[in-house]
Amino acid sequence: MDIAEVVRRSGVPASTLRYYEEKGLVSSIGRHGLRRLFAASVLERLAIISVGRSAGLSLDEIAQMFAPDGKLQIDRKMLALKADELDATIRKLTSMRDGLRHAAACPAPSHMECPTFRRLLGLATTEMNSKGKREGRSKKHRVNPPQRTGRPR
Amino acid sequence: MDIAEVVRRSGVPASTLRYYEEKGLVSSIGRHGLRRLFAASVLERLAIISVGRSAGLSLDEIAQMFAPDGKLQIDRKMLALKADELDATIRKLTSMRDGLRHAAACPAPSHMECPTFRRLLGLATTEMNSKGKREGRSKKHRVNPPQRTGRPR
DNA sequence: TCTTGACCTCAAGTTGACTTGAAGTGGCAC
DNA sequence: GTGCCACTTCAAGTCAACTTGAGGTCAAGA
Repeated sequence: MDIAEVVRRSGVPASTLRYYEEKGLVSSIGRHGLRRLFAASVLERLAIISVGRSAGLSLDEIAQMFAPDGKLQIDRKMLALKADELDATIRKLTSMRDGLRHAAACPAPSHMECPTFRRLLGLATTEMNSKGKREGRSKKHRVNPPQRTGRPR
Repeated sequence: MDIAEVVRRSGVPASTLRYYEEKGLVSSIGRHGLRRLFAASVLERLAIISVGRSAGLSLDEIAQMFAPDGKLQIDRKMLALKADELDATIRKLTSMRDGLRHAAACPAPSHMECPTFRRLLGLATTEMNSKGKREGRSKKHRVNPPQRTGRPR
């Protein structure tokens, strides 16, 4: 497959494929002139990368899941750990969602007068303090990641 | 309160406070010499900012929640919308977590032979394709945000 | 043979939310 | 009065994961 076909079948942009190759996340099996040739298995690899990213792994972490021989070599402990992390995130987001939902429906004239909203603030403050003291920054979800990038025209 | 006290009581670093002031998210009520003086209400403000960040709002979005007079002016529709977004994220993370959890416990010798794991990959691929086609990049959670920053020593 | 245009490389740009360092100011304890 | 040190400003750095543009190569169709 040439790069255009991989793009077509995976939805991953060519620039990203080249970037992933440079990072060692995928590899081409040869060239046709200058042009990269990819094995069909690259699609599976891209799927794994996509899952990993969704689960919150960095590209470097994902790279570690591939044994030097190219085979998948995922530590089951690591998976369980990641699942636990996701669980914590889910719990947090859930209480956040419930708080927002309530605040949206709350009849209090101003949000500051709504006890549920104030409780939300309390939560944030608590977290702020326990976090700030000695643990340093903890892993956190980020919603709204940076969007379009690139050099200006 | 001087900046050190705000830091102590909120856990937010001084550099962040100055940055927030520059962005118009908080304001000092005056100076004592060069030094900023903050009203106690800045703590509440910081709590709101923290909640907003946790819910996935950008600093710019948070800034819009404050009316020009400094009062909180949150659109209830916006809150509901954000809650819905969180909901979608939660659903996705949940299926991700379940998949990881299964893969971690799965007795198949290699993950590629585990049907649940393969189903996970299928999900990712599907999403990849539907996303790539015409919608462009969609808002996505990001786990593992960039960590420590700053100029090197 | 010529043209086209898909592909290539490489350096540099982008995003958001901060942090860092250097260099300067000035309040206050002594 | 003087020294310390917390505070200030400002420009520039950091992070990850890409994207972009310029400038070049070359396979294949006309």
